[in-house]
Amino acid sequence: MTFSDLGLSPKVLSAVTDAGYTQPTPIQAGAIPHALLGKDILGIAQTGTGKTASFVLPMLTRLEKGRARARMPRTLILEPTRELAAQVEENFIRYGKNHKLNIALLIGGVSFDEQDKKLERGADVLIATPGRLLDHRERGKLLLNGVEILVIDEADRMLDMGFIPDIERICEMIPFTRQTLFFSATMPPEITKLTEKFLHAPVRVEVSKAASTATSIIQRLVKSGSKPWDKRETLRNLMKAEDAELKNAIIFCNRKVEVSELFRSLLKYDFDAGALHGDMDQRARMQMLANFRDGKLRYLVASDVAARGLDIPDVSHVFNYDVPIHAEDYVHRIGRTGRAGRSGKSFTIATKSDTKYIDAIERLIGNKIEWHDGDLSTVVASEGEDEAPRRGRGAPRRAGRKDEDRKDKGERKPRERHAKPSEAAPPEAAHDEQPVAAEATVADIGERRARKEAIRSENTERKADRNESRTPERGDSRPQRDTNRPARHRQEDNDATVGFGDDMPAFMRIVAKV
DNA sequence: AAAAAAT
Repeated sequence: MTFSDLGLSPKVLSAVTDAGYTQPTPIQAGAIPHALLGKDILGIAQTGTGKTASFVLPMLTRLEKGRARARMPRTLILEPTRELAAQVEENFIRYGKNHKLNIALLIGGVSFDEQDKKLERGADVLIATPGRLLDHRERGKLLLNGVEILVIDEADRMLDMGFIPDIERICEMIPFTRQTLFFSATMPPEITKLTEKFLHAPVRVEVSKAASTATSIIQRLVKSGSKPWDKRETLRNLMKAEDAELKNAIIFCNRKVEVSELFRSLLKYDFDAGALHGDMDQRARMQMLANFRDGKLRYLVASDVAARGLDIPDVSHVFNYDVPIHAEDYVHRIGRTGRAGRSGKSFTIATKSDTKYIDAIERLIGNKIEWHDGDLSTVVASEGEDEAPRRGRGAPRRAGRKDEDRKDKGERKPRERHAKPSEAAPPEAAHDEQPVAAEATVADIGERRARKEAIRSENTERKADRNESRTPERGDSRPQRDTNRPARHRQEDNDATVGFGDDMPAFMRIVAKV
């Protein structure tokens, strides 16, 4: 079976060939012919099975007839996360290079202006996360009654994220004469109900992930003390021990704060790391992901935003800094490695309080996970003797290392609870404690800082932008200058606070949060 | 004990 057997148009086929593909994956072979005939599809497939192309390619072929009208997109693809949406857009660009298609990506965290323009121009392909899509609609910028093809991707994940009511609302806005392509990795009852309501005589295409995948991942549990500094030390030792084999790695944490803390800590220890979680500025998220994909970053510290769906080929290692609370997340996380038949390694750092979660994971995967270096009964209680302190300046104090870590834990966290996220944990504070590092790393950190600065200023610009373009549309008759002034004031407050001058305390400055 | 998503 080759792609040319599936009934795709010559334009699509040539783009597929140029991308270097000749053989469709099972989900592609199963779904594409039916999708081309206009049938509804129920695709049960995980990521890494070629699912995205299984709807992108037939959609491109079908879009060759007809043209989009202003504010009336012809197709709509719903994705649970911003990164996934962006990834689907890349697919449309890659395989649609022989088409003249208007593609619009509607996701949160970025300005409305550009999205509005694309809608106005008429979008053939609209890719969106539910929140921003509904936002556009409520502002009257978007009519959904011209949608011919609707794709709901990663439905089970949308369920986990509480998007189902939004999805139902959106489905009801689209004429029932549409074609619906529906994808989910699992079929819990709520999802089945949804398919019964919104799919018409769907063709069911089910693909199990290649059995080799599970067995090609070497899984280990690693015992650790439970204090954050214990876990960080365990992780660092593990990373060093794996260094020779390790090409790149994703390090998963359960919480966003932990992602930030661990990221900063790894930078201090000269690891070439980036961070990714949902509270980060959207630009920074995209940038981190791109850098990791391009091999400019070797380690990516991430929340579960990166656990599913993201197409990051060739990850050699997955580290679970925390044992995931939900067993399925473990499967998704370690599934980031050992893809496409390659081998991968996963290490899960476990503390005494994690045993019940480990039990649940082992029950789910139907296997015991081996301990890397002895199980938890061999963990020594860890109050005093840590490694040598690594302070950049000042006399090394007794238990300096621990002190520094306490700071992470005891000082920053409470502040974050009370302060706005953007004010929490200014990078300056972390950088103050930088040990004297190798040149490359210092330069790297400088670059990062510069980028944060850029992100920050872009944000303020974008805010001002939005005020300018949106206010008149709301029918607000006040002169534009008035609406801009408060924004400008705020900006001045941030940059050069009256009364503090150059001595403004770091915590009062607004910085891009990582 | 979490994360994600509209502001």
